[in-house]
Amino acid sequence: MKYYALVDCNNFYASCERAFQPRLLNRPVIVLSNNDGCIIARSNEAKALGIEMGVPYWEVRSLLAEHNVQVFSSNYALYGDMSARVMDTLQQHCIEVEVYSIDEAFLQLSYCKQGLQQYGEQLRQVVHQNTGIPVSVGIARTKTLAKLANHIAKQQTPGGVYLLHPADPRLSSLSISKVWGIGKAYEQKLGEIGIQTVAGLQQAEESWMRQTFGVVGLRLLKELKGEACYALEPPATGRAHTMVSRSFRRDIYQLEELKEAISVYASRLGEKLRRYRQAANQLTIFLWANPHKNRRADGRCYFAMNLELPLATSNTNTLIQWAAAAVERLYEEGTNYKKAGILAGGLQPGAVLQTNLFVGEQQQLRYAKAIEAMDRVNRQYGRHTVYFASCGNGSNTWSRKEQWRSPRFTTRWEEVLRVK
DNA sequence: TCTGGGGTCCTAGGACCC
DNA sequence: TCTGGGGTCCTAGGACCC
Repeated sequence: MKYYALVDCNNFYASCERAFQPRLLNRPVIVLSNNDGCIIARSNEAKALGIEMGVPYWEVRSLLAEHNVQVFSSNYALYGDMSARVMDTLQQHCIEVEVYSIDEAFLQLSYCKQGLQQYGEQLRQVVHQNTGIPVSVGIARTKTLAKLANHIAKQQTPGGVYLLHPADPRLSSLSISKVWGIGKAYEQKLGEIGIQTVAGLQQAEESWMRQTFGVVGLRLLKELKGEACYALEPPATGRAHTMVSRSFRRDIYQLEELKEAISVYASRLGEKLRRYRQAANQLTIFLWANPHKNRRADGRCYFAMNLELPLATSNTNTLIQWAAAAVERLYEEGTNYKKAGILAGGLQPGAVLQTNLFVGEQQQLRYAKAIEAMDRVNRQYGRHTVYFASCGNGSNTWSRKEQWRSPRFTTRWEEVLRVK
C-alpha cells in the first residue's frame, strides 16, 4: 500500500529567526510581510496571545508591545537558504520527495520498511538535528489526507506525527475549512447545505460534487475518501509566469515616480528571468489604485496592459523600456496608486541571444555581456550596486519599509553569526 | 499614518472558423 | 416569415495555495 507523508515546518519563518537567536526561544515571535505590512508568521507563543494571521501590523502594535513580542521584517534570503537545508535532509532520507513550498514537502513512502509512525518520528528528529527547525509529519493514503494528518499532528499530538485513516473518528469534528483546497467561498457554499465537517463531506455524492465544484471538487472528495487522485509531482521544469510586484510605502501620484518604480521592478524581473534562464514573450504591466482610500470617481482599482514583445527577452534594458512606456499610457493624473507590478509570460528557455534585422548579433552579444557583468557585480556586492539610471538612486520615498530585518546569517559573509 | 507577494488550475464566455 | 451547430482558441476572472 502506498502512503504519502507531508512534512511541514512549524511556524517556518519564526523558527528560522529562532534557529540563530536562542534568546527568542519560548518567547512570542512574529514575522511581517513586505513593507512591514501584515503578520505572516507567528510562533506558538504569539498565536496563544490571539494574534491572527494576516492582520495589519499597526492594528496590533500595542498588543505586541504589551507582551514584548519580538518583531521581524521578512528575511527571504535566510528563509530560502534554511528551506534548502531542510529539503536536503529530507532527500537524504527518502527517495521520492516533492518540494511543495518553501516550508513543506510531500514524501512517498511505498518502500518504507519500518513502521510509518516510527519513520515519521525519525524524520522529525533528524531535520531538527540538522537544521534546528521543528517539523510536523502527517501520513495518509492520499495527499489531501496527509495534509489533514499534518494539521492534526500540529494541533493535537505532542509527538508531531499523525497517521490518518479515512474513517478516523476525529474527522467527524474537524471543520471542512481545514481541508486542502477548501477556501472561504467553498466553505460557505458547503455550509449552506449543512456540510461542516470532514466526515460530513465524505458522505457527499460524487456527481453532486462534480456538478457544483467541477473536477477539482470531485478529486477533493475522492482524495478525502482515500482514493488517490494526485501523485507526487516531478520537479517543475520552469514556471509558466514570473512576476514582480510591490506595494508602495505611501500612495504615488506622480508619473515620474511610477516610472521609476516600474523600472526597479522590471530590473528585478530581468534578474529572475536570467537566473532561471528564461526569456519572456509577453509582458503585463499593472497598476493598482489604493483600494482602501480610492480617490477616483469611477472607483476603479486595477489598470493593466498586455504587450506582445517582438523578440523574447530577459534583457533589463528592453524590459524597462516596454514597462515604462506602458505605465505612461496607463497613468491618469489624480489617481493615488498604491501598487504596481510586471508579469512575464510566454516564457521560453535560454534565449539569451536573440537577433533580428535591426539589432545585429554583435550588438546583442555586447548587451548580453554587459548584463552578465552587472549580474555578477550585484550578486557579489549586493543588489543595486550597478543599476540603470531610470531606476533612480534608491533615495526615493516610496519603496518598501524593512525596519526589523535580522542578519542574513547564512548567505552573507559580513552578516554571519559571531560567537564570542 | 500604517493593509504582502507570488504562484497554479479551472471555467465561462466571446471570437472565429467551417 | 424562416436565421445551425459544433469545434477550437484565447482571455478574464474566480478559486485555491503558501
